Amino acid sequence: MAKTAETDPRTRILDAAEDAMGELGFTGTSLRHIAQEARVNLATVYYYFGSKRGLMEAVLKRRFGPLREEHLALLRRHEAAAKGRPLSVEKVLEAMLLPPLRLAGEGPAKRQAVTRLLGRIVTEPHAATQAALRGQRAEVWTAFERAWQRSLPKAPLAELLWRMEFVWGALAFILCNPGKIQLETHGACNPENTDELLAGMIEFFSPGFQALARGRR
Amino acid sequence: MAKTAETDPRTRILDAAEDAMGELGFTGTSLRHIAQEARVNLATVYYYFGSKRGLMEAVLKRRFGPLREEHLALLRRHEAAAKGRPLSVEKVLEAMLLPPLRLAGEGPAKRQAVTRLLGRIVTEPHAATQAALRGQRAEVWTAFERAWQRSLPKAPLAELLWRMEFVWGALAFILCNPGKIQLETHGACNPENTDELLAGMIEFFSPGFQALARGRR
DNA sequence: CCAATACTCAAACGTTCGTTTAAAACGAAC
DNA sequence: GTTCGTTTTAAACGAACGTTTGAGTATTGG
Repeated sequence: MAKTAETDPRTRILDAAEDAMGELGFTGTSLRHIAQEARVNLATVYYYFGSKRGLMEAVLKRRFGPLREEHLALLRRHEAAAKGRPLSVEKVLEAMLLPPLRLAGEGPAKRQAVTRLLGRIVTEPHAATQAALRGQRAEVWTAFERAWQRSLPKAPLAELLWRMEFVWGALAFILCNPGKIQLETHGACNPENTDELLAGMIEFFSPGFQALARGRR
Repeated sequence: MAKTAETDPRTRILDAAEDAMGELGFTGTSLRHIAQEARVNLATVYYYFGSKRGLMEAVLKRRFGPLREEHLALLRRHEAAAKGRPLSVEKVLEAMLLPPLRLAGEGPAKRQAVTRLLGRIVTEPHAATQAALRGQRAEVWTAFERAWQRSLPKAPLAELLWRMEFVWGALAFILCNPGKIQLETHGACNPENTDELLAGMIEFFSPGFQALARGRR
């Protein structure tokens, strides 16, 4: 921990909130804990963010805004490079997985907190968190839905959507508990190695999507 | 809701706790809410379970005990049927996925609560929940680790473990937010249809594992 | 220099939390 | 019918929660 004291209070609060909410979830995190971690008076949190929910939304906005941009940009870039031809399964997968995986924040120390928060958010029980997230995710979701349909035009839609959910789920799980995975695999798997993880996921999921290329059912 | 008033208080508390914790997570659920839902005095919860943590452990034990048995039994059954030959990828996948998917509880009304809890638990931030679960999961995990190694002896271990995590992750995600998935896919995907979901998952993940059969790297 | 604005602070508000207590109600046994 | 262990109850405990307040201290613009 021990953040550098140089950043402004607002950013310190966001950092601390991101950190705590990634570790303890939304309901499990208290504003007092955040304030203390950010070396800020409790009322300061309210001065800048109005309420706990306001803080949470600001935390989400700060991370998921750029993430959404990256998602859409990467997809566009791949589609531009394909010059009208449908994207390969691997490219669509990469566009889905790379931005979250390398959402490393401003430095290596921040990485864990950010990715953990990202994974946590997707499985957060708290209704307000879910609602705050749905809007952000909807646009990216439909973009990828279209990309998959163009890439595998003969695949049944429901089958495609299911597999998208599976990929999101696996990703969220990995991001959610990097420590647990390392522990569970006796250190054989290291979620910090982004490149290898991305390659491994693409390699694993590609065949499952390829099987839909010729159209089933 | 409106549980039948006939069951004993202990069971009513467990049911209510399972329900609430599946919906709101561990920290998000209060004992008062559970007590009210179970039509029981607050102190009764303490009489039977000692503490909130004790209640949570009882909830986990009641569901994950039988689940572990089913996991191991199904694996044994498949291995017995294989008569010494290595299991097919599909069989191992089925042994992993079927028990959680059909953990439907005692009736269709209970199903959602149970599966939701199951998915929630895996991604629960709360440290105590994680700790209480680790013991339960460890035995099943190593059993499947061995099964996969026998099924794909030439596969690199790390690669195998990664893909196990991916499958668990996808499963947990599906179980965690059935409602969200149905909403997100405009109703095209229905997590309640266990058989179809199981078949779809096996079909999707099998090729990814098969690719490891000849050994990579 | 002063007024106005931006920010910080300690203290408190009311609520809800997990937990405990001690007495009442109950059921079976003698 | 009284005794004794089991179960249920209402009431309260202190602590922590999200939130508000009002006075304080910087900082800025005219």
